[in-house]
Amino acid sequence: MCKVSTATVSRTVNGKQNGVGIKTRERIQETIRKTGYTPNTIARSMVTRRTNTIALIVPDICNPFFAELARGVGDACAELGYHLFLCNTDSSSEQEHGQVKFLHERLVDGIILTTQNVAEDNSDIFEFIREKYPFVTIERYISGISVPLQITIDNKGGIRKAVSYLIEKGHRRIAFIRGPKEAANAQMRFEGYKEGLALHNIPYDSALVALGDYKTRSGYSCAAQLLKKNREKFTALIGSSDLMTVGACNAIFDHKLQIPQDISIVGFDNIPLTGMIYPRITSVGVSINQLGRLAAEMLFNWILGNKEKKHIFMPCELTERESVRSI
Amino acid sequence: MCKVSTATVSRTVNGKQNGVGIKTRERIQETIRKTGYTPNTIARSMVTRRTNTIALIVPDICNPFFAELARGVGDACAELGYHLFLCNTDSSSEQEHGQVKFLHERLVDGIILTTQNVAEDNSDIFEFIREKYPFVTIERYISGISVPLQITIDNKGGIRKAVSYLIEKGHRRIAFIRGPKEAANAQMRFEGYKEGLALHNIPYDSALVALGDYKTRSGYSCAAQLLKKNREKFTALIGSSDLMTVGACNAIFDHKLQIPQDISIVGFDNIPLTGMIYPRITSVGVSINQLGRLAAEMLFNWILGNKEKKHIFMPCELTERESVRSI
DNA sequence: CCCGTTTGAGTAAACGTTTACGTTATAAGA
DNA sequence: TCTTATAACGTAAACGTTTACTCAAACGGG
Repeated sequence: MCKVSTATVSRTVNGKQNGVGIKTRERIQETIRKTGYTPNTIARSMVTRRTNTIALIVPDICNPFFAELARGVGDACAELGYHLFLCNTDSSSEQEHGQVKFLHERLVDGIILTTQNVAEDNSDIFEFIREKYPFVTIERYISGISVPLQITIDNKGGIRKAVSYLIEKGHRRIAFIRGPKEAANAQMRFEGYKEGLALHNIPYDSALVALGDYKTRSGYSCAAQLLKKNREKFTALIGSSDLMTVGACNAIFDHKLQIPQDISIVGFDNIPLTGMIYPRITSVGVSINQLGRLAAEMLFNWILGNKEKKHIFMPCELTERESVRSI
Repeated sequence: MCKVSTATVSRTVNGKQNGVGIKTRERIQETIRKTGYTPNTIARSMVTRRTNTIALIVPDICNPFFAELARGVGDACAELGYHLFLCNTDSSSEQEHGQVKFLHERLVDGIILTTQNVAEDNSDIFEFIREKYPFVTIERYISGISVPLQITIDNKGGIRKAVSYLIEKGHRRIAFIRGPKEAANAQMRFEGYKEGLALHNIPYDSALVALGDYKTRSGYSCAAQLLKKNREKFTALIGSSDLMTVGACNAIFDHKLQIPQDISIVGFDNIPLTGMIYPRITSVGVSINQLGRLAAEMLFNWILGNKEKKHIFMPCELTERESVRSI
C-alpha cells in the first residue's frame, strides 16, 4: 500500500533509527494506523528465535504462596513486554517433566521452576534443560548439578528468628510443625528450629514436633495431636508454613483455647492471608512478590545475554502481628 | 538422516495414518528418538494459523477466587495440550486493552475474560475482539453487545438462597455488605438480598447495608461500621464476597463478639479459604474450579469449529459450615 | 497381460517476518 | 565536475513446518 518493501516496513515497526527516511516512516505509520495492522509475533519469533515468553512452573496456583509469586513474576513480565505461561504440576515429577518438554517445543525463552516437594530432585529435567535454556530455580536443592540461576530462601535463619523472637517474648517451650520429609527446605526449617533452641540453651524435645505436609489440613491434625498429647508442655507453636499455621489455629480454637492468650503462634512464609484472618498471625518470610520479580528479572538478564551464574540467598524478615503474647 | 523428505517426517510426527509406509515410519521414529528431535511449535503455528495457546485475563491472581479459576482453566488446558497465558489487569480497562492487543499479536487461539469491576464495561475491547477471536466472558455484563460465549453466575439466586437459609435458621435482622458500585454483579447480589427479604415479608432497612469493594479490608471496615451504629439491629450478616466476609469476621472478633454465638455469617463465592479459617464460614457460590474448566472447554469447542453461541447460567449452592447458628 | 486404482513418498509453495547485502540517489568535499 | 561517503530503500534468503499436488510403484481384477 505504501509502495515500499516489507523490509522498510519491518524497520519502521521495530523502530530502527537508520535505514528509513522520516517521510516514508511517517507514511508507513499512518497506513499502519489506518489499516490496524499488527505484526505477527509468531512469524517474528520464527526468525529471531525469541518468543518473548517465559513460563512459571508451580505445584498449585491455588496455594497463596505461588499465587503471590506468580503475581510478582507477571508484573515483571508485563513491564518488559513478556508473556507468562502458567503451569501446575501438583508436585508431580512426571507432570513437571512433561510441561518442560512442551515448553521446550514452544521455544519459551526461559523457565522459572519452583519447589516441588519431591524426594529425588535430581531428575532428568535438569539434564534436559541445563544448558539449552535459561532457567531459574526457586527453593530447589539439587544434588550434584549446579544450576546457573538460583534463588533460595534462608529457611534456617528464618525459623531461628522465629524461635528467638518467641524466646524474647518469654516462651521457652515451643512446639514445631515441620514440613514433609520430601521437601529439602522442610528439613532446613526444622534444623533452624533446633539451632534456635540450642542458641538459648533450651533442650530439644521431639515430643513437641509434629510432621505435616505444608498444607492446611495437616496443620490442623498436627496441632490437634500436639494438644492432645502434650498440651501442658508448650506455650507457643511455630508452623513451618503459613497454611499449616492457619490449620493449627483452627485446631487450637476447636480445643477451646485462645490465641495468643493460651498459645502464641508464629508462621512461616508471610503470605498475605496471615494478615487477613483472626487472629492476624505473626509470620516470618521473604517478600514473595519481590521474590517473583527477582526471579523474572534474573531470567531476563540471562536471556538478554548477560550469562553469568548467580545464586541469590534471601534473608527472612519477621512481621509482628497479633498471635504472640509476652509471658 | 533417514533419506526421506521433510513432508514424510511431518506426516509421521503428526500421526497421519496414510501417506507413509510402516517401515519408513518406524525408521523415522527411531531416528527421532535417537536425535532427540522435537518439532518447532512456532514454525508449525506459522502455517497452521493455530498456536494451541489461550489466555486468561484476571484482575489479580492473588485473589483466591481467580487463583482457583486459573487452576480449573489450567487443568483443562493441560488435558488438551494447550498452554495458558496468565494476565493480571488490576481491574484497569487500559491494562486489559493492552493485554488483549498483545495477545492478539501473539495469535492466541482464544481468550477468557473475567469480571473487572469497572463502571463502563462496553469498552472497545469487545469491538476489538468480537468476531476476530473466540473468547468467553465470565461474569461480565455488557450493554449492547452480544458475546458469543458467556458464563454468568446466578448472583441473585445465590444471595436469595443465603437469605432464606438464615431466615430458616430463625434470623430476621440480616445485615448485608454489598460490593462496589462499579461491579454489575454487586448490584445483582444486592437485589438478591432485597428479594430474599421481601420473599419472607421482612422490611428492607438501608441502615443494615454497607458498601464495600469486595476486598478483605473493606469487609472489615464495613462490619466495624455496622457494629458501631446498628449493633442491636442484626443477628446475622451476609458478605457479598468471601474476602469481605473474612474481613468482617475479623471486625466482629475485634468487637469481642463470637461467631456464630453473637452473629451468624454467610459469605459468597465459596472460595476454599472459607473452609480453612476459624470459624469455617458457610458460603454460597459455584464450584470455581468447574467454572474455569467449563470456560476453557467452551473455548476449545469453539476453536475446534463448533461455533454456536452459548450462554451458561450457573446456579449457586450453599455449603453449610460453622458460622451460622439457629435462634 | 493390461489398465485402473490405491498407496508411498517427494516437490515446492506458503506462512509473515528479519536481516545481510546490494543498489541507487543524495550530499559533501576537493 | 568528479570522486567518495552516507543515507534510503529494495532484494532475497532464511526461519521450520504443513499441505496440495505430482509422480512412480505396486497391486488387483478382468
